Amino acid sequence: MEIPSKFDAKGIESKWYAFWQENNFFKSVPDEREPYTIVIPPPNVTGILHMGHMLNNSLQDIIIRRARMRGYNACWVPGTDHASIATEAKVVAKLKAEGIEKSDLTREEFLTHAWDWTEEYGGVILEQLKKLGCSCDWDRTKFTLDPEMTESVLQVFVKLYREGRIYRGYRMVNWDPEAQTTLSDEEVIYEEKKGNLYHIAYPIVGSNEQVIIATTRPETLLGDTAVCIHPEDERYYHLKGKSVQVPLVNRIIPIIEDDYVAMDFGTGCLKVTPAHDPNDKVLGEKHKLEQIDIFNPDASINENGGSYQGLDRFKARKIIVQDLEEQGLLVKVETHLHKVGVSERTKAVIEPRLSDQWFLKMEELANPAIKAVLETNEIELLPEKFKNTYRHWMENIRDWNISRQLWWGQRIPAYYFGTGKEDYVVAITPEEALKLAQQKSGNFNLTSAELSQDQDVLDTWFSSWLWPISVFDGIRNPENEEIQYYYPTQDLVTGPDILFFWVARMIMSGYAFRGEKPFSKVYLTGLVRDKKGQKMSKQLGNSPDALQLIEDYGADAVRVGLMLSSAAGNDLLFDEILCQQGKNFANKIWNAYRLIEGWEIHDNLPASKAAQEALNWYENHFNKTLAWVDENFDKYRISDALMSIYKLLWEDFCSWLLELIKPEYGQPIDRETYEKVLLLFENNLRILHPFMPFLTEELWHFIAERKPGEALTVSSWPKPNVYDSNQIMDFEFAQEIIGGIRNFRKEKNISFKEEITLYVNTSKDEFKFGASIIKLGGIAEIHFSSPPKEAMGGSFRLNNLEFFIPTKAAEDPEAEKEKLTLELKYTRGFLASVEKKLSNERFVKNAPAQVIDLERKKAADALEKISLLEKSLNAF
RNA sequence: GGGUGUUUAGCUCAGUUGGUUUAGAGCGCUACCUUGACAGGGUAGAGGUCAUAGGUUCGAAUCCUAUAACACCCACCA
Repeated sequence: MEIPSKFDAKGIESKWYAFWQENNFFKSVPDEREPYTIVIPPPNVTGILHMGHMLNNSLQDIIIRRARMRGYNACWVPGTDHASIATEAKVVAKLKAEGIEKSDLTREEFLTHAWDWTEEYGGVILEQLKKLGCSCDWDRTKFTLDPEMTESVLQVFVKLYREGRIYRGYRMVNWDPEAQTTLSDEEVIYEEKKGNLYHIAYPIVGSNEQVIIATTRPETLLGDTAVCIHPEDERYYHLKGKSVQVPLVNRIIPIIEDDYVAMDFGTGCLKVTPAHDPNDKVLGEKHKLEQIDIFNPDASINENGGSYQGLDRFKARKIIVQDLEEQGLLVKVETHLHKVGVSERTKAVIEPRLSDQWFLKMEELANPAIKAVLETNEIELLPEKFKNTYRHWMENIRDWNISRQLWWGQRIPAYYFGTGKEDYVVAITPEEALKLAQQKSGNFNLTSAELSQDQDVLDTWFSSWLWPISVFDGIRNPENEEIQYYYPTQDLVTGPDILFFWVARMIMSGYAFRGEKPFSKVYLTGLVRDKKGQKMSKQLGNSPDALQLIEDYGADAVRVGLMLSSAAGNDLLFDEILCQQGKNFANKIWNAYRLIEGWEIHDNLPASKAAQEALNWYENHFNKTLAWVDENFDKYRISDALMSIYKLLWEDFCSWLLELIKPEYGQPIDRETYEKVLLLFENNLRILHPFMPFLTEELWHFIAERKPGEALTVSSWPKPNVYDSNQIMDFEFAQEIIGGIRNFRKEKNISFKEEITLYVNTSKDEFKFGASIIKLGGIAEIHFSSPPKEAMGGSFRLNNLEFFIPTKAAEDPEAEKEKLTLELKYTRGFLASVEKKLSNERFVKNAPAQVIDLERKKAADALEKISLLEKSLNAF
């Protein structure tokens, strides 16, 4: 069969993926083996694969494939997240494009649309993960809105409610006027924006005086219920106990005192709007102020805004500023740089707003999670630097607003039966709720029709925080075999952007509902940025199409490209050139196989000396590298592991081993060498497989006849044998000698085809890997002696050995002399620095013997080299 | 405003508890090499006063202090 000279990933990827699936290699059921479990960070159900997914799923696949090969019962659980707000926003936008407003639909109608959408696009991303090569157990695919997942969520809600951890409260929340829902604090991002600081005059009642107040949101004056000054602010002593009139609305409000006010900001005088500012709310409660809500849910002004009713908040701001100006109450406007909270999803400016919401008390839940990460190290964060961020967040944790004014999600299982504040019950089913409601109300004639369920749904993260448990049904059936076997899981691979949203909360839920950690290691990947350092995003249009990359370079190449420079926690500056590097690497390995495959094998041919030396060395070197690779894997230094495999294959295997065992053109190879090299090649494929599963599987089936159902993917990860370091060091020296010869050829313009003679001042026994040096140095003969006195030629020195190569033409003596002089100068300088150290009494007194011995050896070596150089120089 | 981290070759990064030659890798670059596995290749080479200034030490890229730039996280300064 003719093998093409270029490796083509197309065709083989789908072939092997199908093969793996047909043979259920990724399937996992509990058995007697030790489990190795990873749960996928569930991507949004309607999402499509982007660079971030590619990065963290490649990592997970590499880890799980290696675990599988090492004999663990590897289980990678896939799934998707319903992503409440993101998906709902997408569905709303889609409907809008079709001319349908969400407000025209009933909840049920809207949900039908949403489910249709989910059916259509849901799971697309999972198909894309298959293209990347992800070895998930697809039979386990979960969706956070699956009935059993939802039931788990409701059970948890009810449990926490009954424990008194979930409560309903009228609180200041982050309101997204566009999605018309609340957001958790973590869903609000603060952007630095240039705004205006408006200085507004508030007339003092019963006086001609005014107080000037600075605000960035003048429209909120409609809701002002006090003006606050610092009790020790001398400028305002005379105003204590007085009242002011709110401009435009003419409400009379008191001047209160509180040391919360910063005297040095603005005018040192603060307007208090308890309904629309979290701090003002605290002030308002402390001073028993009225709360006047001035906004509708879409952030237009409501009936409390008088003549401004119906205006959008920004329109209202403009008009109010105009009106103030007309009335002469606008003193000045300063530009002001400040942080404005916007919705992570809709980018709408967040409006603090008071409303009834559900909250989860976090402090007690956080305690075991703090301990596990910061004290006992039961859970490790990689890289460790995230511990600090984690600590800071956990120690300042606030109650979690878990209700969302959305429809897409788990509906809050609270049922109202009356108009009173406490006229509700919490239950998993409406039937149970009815019974409870009857008990609570004492009205046993209460019917289910009189019961109304809460309109809100739960925050998406309230379902995903259970993910490592709920995918194994560990909430509903805490004793089931699966959860007992697979939980706790091993690794979690995700981005640091959801450390608090998700990771911290999973840790809390793990301890709360299983009494145990959910995973042992958290590998936090960096953000994928473009080569200019900008974060890759759809908006910026700088994110390459992930699937197109796979199409262009092949999945293996893309995986390698991503892994090559992605240490844990470091941002990855992605450049397509990395994928090209991966593709070149695939091609290199492909061609290594072509070379081996093309040899004619002879049974009764002795192995060449060079081949024997090389195979012997490579075996040692392979084991050394494998030990290093394993060590890096254990430290989750995946890119380092890959780099050593990359060099092992490209340099050591291809450039050295194959070049050394390669027979002369057209000549056959002996069977022993052939079989050994094939075995070594196979071991290379094994350790490369987690990174490049498709290419290696293809080649693994080429290099030998395989039984049906055999695959590299389920073969074994090699175990490192002991290796002979001396052998490796000797070969490294041989490599240096070969490099010296090649360099010499280049300098003297001697063709690589032209054979040369080498003189070296050592004995044959001392000289290791001679056959290799002869072969790759293009040497006809080595003389273990000094060259004849009148020989013309040149020399180079390594480790105090002098290598002389005769040349036809005489060397330019001046050039040679200059070279030697330069080398001598350097060596003398080096010796001087070493001697300076050695003559320092305190060094000799304080440094460990080992270090001193080393310096002495350096000095001795340098001295020897100097005498060698001087001898050579004197010869001129 | 508070905190954390980064700053090493043109680019992206290693550098493990301070001590093997006056610092390494990959990519890129330069020169030469192509009917021989691979030009998606080979060989060799150039390239860094380890951000800056002090300090500790026999010895600092590595530890300490300050400064600067950048990144991220947290925070209610209207």
